[in-house]
Amino acid sequence: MQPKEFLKEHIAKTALLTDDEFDYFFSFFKHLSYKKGQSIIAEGDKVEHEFFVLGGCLKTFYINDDLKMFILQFAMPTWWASDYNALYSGAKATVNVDCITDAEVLCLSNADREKMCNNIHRIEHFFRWRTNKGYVASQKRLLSLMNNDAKHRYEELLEQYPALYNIVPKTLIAAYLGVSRETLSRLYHS
Amino acid sequence: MQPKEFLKEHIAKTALLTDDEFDYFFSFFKHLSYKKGQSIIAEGDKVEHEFFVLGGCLKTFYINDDLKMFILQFAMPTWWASDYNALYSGAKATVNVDCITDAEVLCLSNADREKMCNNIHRIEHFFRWRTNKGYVASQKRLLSLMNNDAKHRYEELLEQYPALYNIVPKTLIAAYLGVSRETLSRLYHS
DNA sequence: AGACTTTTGTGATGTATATCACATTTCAGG
DNA sequence: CCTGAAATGTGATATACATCACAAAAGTCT
Repeated sequence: MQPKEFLKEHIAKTALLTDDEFDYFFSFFKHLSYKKGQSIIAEGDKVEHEFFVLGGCLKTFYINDDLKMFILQFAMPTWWASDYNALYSGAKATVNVDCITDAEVLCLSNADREKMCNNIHRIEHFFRWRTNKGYVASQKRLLSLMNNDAKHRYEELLEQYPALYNIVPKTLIAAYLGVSRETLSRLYHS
Repeated sequence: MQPKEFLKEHIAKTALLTDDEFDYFFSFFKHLSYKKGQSIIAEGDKVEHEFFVLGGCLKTFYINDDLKMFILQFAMPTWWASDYNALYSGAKATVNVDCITDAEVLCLSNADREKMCNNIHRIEHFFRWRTNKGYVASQKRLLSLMNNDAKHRYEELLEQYPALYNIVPKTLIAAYLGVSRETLSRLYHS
C-alpha cells in the first residue's frame, strides 16, 4: 500500500477528514528510509520531529549511567515514535530512537503538527485521541510491571506482538520487560 | 479561591478561552464533596465521569488477585483522576478511585467533555495537552520503575510531592513505589 | 566457505526485596 | 481520657532476579 493510503486508513479510525483536509495533512509529512541499526534520535539531540512507522520496527530506549538499556517501546507499522518529553518541552533528548530492522517512516515536525492542529479542528481531535490511547497503554504497562513477574510480562508481550518474537533479539525483549537477558533465557528453558 | 476561578487558572495555562467560552465550559462541571475514605469509582462500576481535584487528595489504585494494592496516582489539587481506560472505552472499571482525605472535586462526564471538545476547538486543545503531559509523566515513571531501586524512587516521590509525606500513610506510599511497606520502612530506618 | 561478530544458554554466586510473625506506636471516636 | 483499630518497626527466612564468567550457536560480511 502507498504511504498516503496507509496513513489515511490510520487516521480514519479516529477522525473523519475530507479528502482536501487529508491532502493538506499529508503534505507536511516527509517520507524517509533508514537502514537497520541507524539512529533516528540520539541522546542530547534537539528533537523536532515525530515519526509514523510505515514499515519495519523501531525501538525507543533509554541508556542509564551503567550503560544498561531500557526499552520504552517497540514501534511497528502504524505506531508513532519520538522522545515526546523532549519534543513537547524543547529539552534535549534523553531517549533514543533506533531502527531494529530496515524501516520506512513518515516524519512530521512539532511545529507543523501544532500548526495543523490549530488550523483544522479534526486534526487536533485525532492527536488528542492518539495520546489518550498511548496514556492508557502506558498506565497498563506500569501496572503490569508492578504486579506481574517477568514470565507473566513476557507472555503478555508475545501475545500482544507475536511478530516481535522472530524480529528482535531476546536481549532487546529483556530490556523491554525490565529483566536481564539471562533471566529471560531461563524463563523459557527450564 | 472559588472553584470557578481555580479551574479557570488551571485551564489558562494551556488554552486561552474567552469568558463566555469558559462559562460554557464550567457549566458542565458538578461540584461534589467527599469524606475521607469514601469511594468515588469502584472496580466493576460503569465509569462515566472524570474528576478535577479542588482540595484534598485522592488515590487511583488497582487491587490484584492476592488483594495487594498498587497505586497509579495520588491526585492532589489541579490533578484529574478517573479510570481512563474504562472512561474512554466503555469497559467496566478495573481501577478504583478513593479519598485519602476529605476532598472537593469538580465532576465532568465523558459525554459532556466530548460535546465541548467538538463545539469549541480550544477546549479540545486543552484536553490534548492535558493528556500529552500525563503521557510523558507516565513514561518517566515507567523508566524510573525499571531503572531505579526503591530508595531512589522514594526520594524522587518526596521531592516531587513533599506534601504527601505528612498526608498519606507509608503503606500507601509503598503501594505507589511498588515495594512492600516493610521494605519502605527499612529504607529510612537503617 | 571461512572468519568474525552477535546472540543465546547455563552454572555459580550475590543482592534487593518479599513474606511472615509479632511488638510497638499512633490515631480516631465515643 | 480511654479503647480498639490502624499504622509502623523489626527480626528471621524465602525468593526472584542480577551479575559474572564462559561456552555454544547462529547470523553476517567479504
